[in-house]
Amino acid sequence: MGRHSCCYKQKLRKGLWSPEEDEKLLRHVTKHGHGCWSSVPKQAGLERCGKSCRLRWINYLRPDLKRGTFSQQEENLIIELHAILGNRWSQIAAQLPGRTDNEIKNLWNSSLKKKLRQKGIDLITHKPLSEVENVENKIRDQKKVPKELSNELNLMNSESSKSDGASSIATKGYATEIEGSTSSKIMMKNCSSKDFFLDKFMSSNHENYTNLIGNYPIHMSYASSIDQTLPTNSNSSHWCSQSGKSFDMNSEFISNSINVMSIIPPTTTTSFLPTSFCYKPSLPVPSDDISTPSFAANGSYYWEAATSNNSKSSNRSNGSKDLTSNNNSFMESQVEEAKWYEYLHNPMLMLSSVQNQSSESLCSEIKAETYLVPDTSGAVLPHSKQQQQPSQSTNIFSKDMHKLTAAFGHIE
DNA sequence: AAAACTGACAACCGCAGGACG
DNA sequence: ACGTCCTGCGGTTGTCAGTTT
Repeated sequence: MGRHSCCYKQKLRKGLWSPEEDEKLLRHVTKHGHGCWSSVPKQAGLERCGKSCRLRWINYLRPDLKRGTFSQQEENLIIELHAILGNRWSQIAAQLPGRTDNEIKNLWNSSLKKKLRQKGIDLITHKPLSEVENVENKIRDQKKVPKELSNELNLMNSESSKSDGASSIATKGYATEIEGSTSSKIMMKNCSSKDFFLDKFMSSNHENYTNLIGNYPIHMSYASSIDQTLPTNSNSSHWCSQSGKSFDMNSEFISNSINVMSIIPPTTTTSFLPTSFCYKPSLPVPSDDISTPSFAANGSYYWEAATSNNSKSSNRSNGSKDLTSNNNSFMESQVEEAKWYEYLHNPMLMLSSVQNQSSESLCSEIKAETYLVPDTSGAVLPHSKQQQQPSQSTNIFSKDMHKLTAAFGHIE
């Protein structure tokens, strides 16, 4: 591994962290907070660069981290989230309290990818590979698509075939230039359908979204047990079935005091142009859309907002507000929703909009961010590699605490 | 027993974007 | 508008322990 330029200049240490370094960093951050990371190493007496310290803290020393292997529920959730969010590891991690983006990324790359491949699931669309091919063929056959766009699609497809995983989805449409007839160039930033949808969803419904996540049950219908239920050559009806198992809310998630997160319904995971979704109050949207590929499931989805008044959720986002306390916001979001429904279900409209540059503002709307207030369990983690078994997180925490206490003594 | 392989994890790199002067 | 600093993110690679040959 190379060395940070800053590390090189200052001949700073790199590589694995020693327990002593961990102790220094832990003590410093616990006592003073990190403030400006670049100043942390000096203040903490470490020969590391601030970036390295930050990473170590975030990925290992942070007290709210949950250690141990991922439960089946967590894995399934990651798969579902990945289908929606792609390689947006930080956003996925935000839905899994106590897990870091690095952890999740590693899990995906080392384990989940293989599982999906073995099941014949496309890593980009999370649909059976056979269907992906069909859809791509359909897209190619779209004679109505303008020549310029057609070229772009071809380009995208070739790009897609090169890369592995959903990152290619995220890449599709990014910074794609369309040469208009007027020679003006329109930057389609973040305008792949998927990102288009995501950005819209995350931003226009941000307030509601942040309230929903973590507290409200959701109809999770697919891949609730991907290992057990999915045949290798599962067809679309199986994969996208609405009648799938519901998420087990009495799972280890709950017992571990983790906010079970809800997320976009499964059809959104299976289509570039997601079908409708709603949040409470229910906003059913017609499902007989004309553009959604045949594998898209019928029916609408409803975000069932619980009445739970969880302070964590209200703290999750700076701007989060109670669902019932902002009728204007809600009405606006409904209008927006209808508007987006049109967009999302009519690619040509979307294209037209892009060409009119009217969607540029939409595309460039705020990037989705969700904030999770860590579960302040107070657990702190030891340096040694973990060798924990599943469903032992409680023990893990107490063991870690013991180890830490033994290693570092009392931490203020 | 030792080399080769594998999986999981940790850490680094480079880039993007925001804040600030 | 520009440059600098800082932070965050995703991709990539190094390390290590366990397993297989």
